Amino acid sequence: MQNNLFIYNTLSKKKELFKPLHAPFVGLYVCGPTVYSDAHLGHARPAITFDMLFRYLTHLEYKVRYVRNITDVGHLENDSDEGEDKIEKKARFEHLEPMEVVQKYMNTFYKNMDQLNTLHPSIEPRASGHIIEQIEFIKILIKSGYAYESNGSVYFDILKYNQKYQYGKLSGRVLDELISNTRDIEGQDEKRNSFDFAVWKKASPEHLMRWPSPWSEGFPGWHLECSAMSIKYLGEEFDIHGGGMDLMFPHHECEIAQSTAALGKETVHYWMHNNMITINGQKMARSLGNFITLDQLFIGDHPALAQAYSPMTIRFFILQAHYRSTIDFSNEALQAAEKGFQKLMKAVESLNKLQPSDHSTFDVIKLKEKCYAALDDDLNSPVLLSHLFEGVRIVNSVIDGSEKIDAPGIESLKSLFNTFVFEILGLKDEKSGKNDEKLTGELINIIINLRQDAKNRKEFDVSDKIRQELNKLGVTIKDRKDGVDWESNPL
RNA sequence: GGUCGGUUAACCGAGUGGCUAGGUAGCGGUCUGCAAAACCGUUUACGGCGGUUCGAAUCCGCCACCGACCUCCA
Repeated sequence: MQNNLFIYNTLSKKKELFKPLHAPFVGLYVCGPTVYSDAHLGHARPAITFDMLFRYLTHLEYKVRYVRNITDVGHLENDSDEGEDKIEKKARFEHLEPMEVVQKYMNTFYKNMDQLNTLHPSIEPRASGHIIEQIEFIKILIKSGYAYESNGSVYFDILKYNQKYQYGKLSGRVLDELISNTRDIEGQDEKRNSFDFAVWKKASPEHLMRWPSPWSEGFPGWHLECSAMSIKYLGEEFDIHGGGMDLMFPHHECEIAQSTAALGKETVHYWMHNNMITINGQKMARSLGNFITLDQLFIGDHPALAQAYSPMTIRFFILQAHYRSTIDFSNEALQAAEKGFQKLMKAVESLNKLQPSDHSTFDVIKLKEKCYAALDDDLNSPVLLSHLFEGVRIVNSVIDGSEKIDAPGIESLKSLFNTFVFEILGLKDEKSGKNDEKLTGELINIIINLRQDAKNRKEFDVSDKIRQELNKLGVTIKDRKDGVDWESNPL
């Protein structure tokens, strides 16, 4: 089991060679969504980024356990630790049980993720299903002196932690600066310090989601679930933890603090963070109200959308930028992605039409090596795509006659596209109705032959009309030097 | 205010101290009865000012602008 994969580790701020702890096994944990509303474009980014990582590691023959949580409790409106639970708030608004809210938006999240062709993680644990694990975790924290009870709630003692460890090392924060910058928020008398965070909250009388614990009827703090669940399923030390950059502070910082305090050692070896999707240069987020949901994108139902964009267009769009860069949403950019994606798919289709020569005028192996090199360089999908478009050019040039390829070359080119386009980048052809394809093809061939007869008789008005009518059905005629070709486009 | 990151041609978006990424759009050409597709070529790239260097868009400094985080957020 060898690899040459370099991953940018947020902790060291460097690209590091990926060395799994227990090859061939790899543990991957990614922060999933808080399910209180429809998934939006921003949610697609980590899903696709880490799906690509999951797929690539699997391709490298690692046995990957990919864990992605669903946050369905404990995520408060703000960090004063007095805010309302996001899910409860939605439940009141929609007159639903909190768990109905969770189920509803979890369902659409999964549906959208399927549409985007992301593979299901190996385990998708929910915070509400791991209350016992979280309570046990808190007990350890209290016992070791890193957490304290106050009026039925339990808080993590950051000053204590910072005496032995370094709080803020992931996000580059220094505790002294945090102290001076943290504003005072009302109702924090329970805490020793304003930046201490809750690991258990006593439920107020009107709070719906509550569980018994040694300290009070209440619920776990948001940051705790990821520590508890990642350790439960991946062990005290595991390879990769991923998530959005916006989670770096305080969420992942608190996670590190909890896990380190409880175990006395570093849990995560590689921290990976995807960047944000922006709209008009600003981060797309539910709290900013500038988001476009995935459902809206897929059907084109939003004032900012000039048209609908298919799931694979969205996937291609996201893969066209490196995961650590921001991508700005615009109709122009998405339309460009749509065209580019279709060009790629057409070339893949054309692979089956290639005629072998007795020699090749280019080196498929070299292209393949470049593709691997791109992925190995911190999952550089845009560079990988640029190499794949080199392959597209070759395919089209062979059809055009300006390049030659031999039979083994055709096979390795097919395998190359299959590996990188479908297996690793997780793209797929969106054309539907494969069943009727054969009949349709034969019918179209008959029509094309009739058109050819008309052309031979120079009855161009007839041949143009046939082409025009076929065009209306989405069938495009292409008169080539040596015969007629056609293709049908979706929609 | 603090910390961090960005500023690349019409748009999106990679990238390296010297060797035009790629996609989309536009323009010209090949092919074609015409068209489409494809192929070939092409268009004021590297925020500003200094510095290091034989050479910098790539390294350093200053400035400008934008953004992220410092509240919840993928």
